[in-house]
Amino acid sequence: MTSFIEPLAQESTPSIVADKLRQAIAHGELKPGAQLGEAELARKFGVSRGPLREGMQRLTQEGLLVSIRNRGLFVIDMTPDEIRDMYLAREAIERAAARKIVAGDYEAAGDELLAIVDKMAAAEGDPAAVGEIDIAFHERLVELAHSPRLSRMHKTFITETRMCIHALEETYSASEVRVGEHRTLAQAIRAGDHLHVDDLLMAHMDDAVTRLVNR
Amino acid sequence: MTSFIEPLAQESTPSIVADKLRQAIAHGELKPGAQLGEAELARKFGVSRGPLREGMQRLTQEGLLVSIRNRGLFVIDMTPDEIRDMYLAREAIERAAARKIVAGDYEAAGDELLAIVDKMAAAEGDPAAVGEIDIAFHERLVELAHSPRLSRMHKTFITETRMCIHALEETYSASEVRVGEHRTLAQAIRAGDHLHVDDLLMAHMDDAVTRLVNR
DNA sequence: GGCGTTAGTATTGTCGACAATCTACCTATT
DNA sequence: AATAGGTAGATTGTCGACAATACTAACGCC
Repeated sequence: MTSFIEPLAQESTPSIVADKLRQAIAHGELKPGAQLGEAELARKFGVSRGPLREGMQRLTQEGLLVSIRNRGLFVIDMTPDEIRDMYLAREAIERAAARKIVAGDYEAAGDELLAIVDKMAAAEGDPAAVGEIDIAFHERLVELAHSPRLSRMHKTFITETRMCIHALEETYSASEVRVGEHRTLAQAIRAGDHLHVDDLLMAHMDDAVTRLVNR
Repeated sequence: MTSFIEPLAQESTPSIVADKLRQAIAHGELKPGAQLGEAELARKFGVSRGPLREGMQRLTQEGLLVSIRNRGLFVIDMTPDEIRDMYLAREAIERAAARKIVAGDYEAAGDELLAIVDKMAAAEGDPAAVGEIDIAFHERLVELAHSPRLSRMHKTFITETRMCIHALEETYSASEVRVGEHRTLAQAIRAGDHLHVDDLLMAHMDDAVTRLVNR
């Protein structure tokens, strides 16, 4: 059991705003290219424009929003080049995460990831569910590396990934292939086979990019 | 010659504030653990607290500042664990950058980097200068990959790197070794030898970490 | 003497209002 | 008819003031 007595970290309002906005962008409530009207958003969140703007600045720093002076903030739209760059960055982070996992307790980590793959296999037939579990797999992969920096950066790219999926209404072709790819990857981690993990990850990312870009 | 007529991108005030703060942190004007008093900083920058706070939120998102509710924002202090994590992230980014460079025009990139190494060799004897050129080398390495995301993330870690150097007053032992390491790396890039580049980069980062942590 | 309580002070968090700027539309002129 | 100029509306950028919260220190109580 975990202790109930722990530092009670109250999140700041800008941080909450940033999270909510990130979710809205991820799930397509704020579409690529859309402008974020301050007055309207402030009303919807029930805060004044000050804290709202502070939250939006965070997403600007993350690269999820772009600022045009005296015009406002807009959701980035993911051109093919942007998608390629995003996956380049994701690959960099996940490779580093995998490398650190393999240098540590890779067996426990592998087991956890295999459990997620099982859930993915069970959800086969429901493309949306498979997609969610796919993302959960990669999120967990990075978390298991216990690196604050890798995790923080990865969160941004996961948002962008979700954005792409929603924007393109990606038809998850051949979900059995996807389940297989993830299982192989998890098994390689379970076995601590660093080089294999690395190759699989890179191939996996390449697949994803081509799937999204040549849709 | 480059055209003079180009979209004149006026930076927003929060963005300028963020840059200035980043520099202040990098160069030790704001020391690790120090609190950023809003009223005082706003006065010094000549802006009101609103834009200042927005700029500070950006650095919070970057992880350079930590927020404690109702207490303020503080500069992170780099524990040995933090340093290790930072170099893990830097390594992830620079490896990805190098990989992309080698997949492109690695000869031009290698030449550019070798030129920087020459400058470093010329500055030998002046540890501070060598340190600056060292950082410039890595900055350019990432820029040459032409990846907006890698560059953006790397900027944060360069700031943290500078922070460490200033905090620890690092005595750059054996600068001829450092020049050599960078030259070998640049030559490997010039030759397009991906595997060698990868190995050299990882070794280089490991060296840096142990140098900083076991000071 | 140690602990809990209570002002006092300083700092942050939040808000509403004003100023600056841009877009869109309309008008007048060539 | 097309372009320059001007005006109105809306939105962002900025500021100053107020409210809420946490630290400091002095005081009283057990």
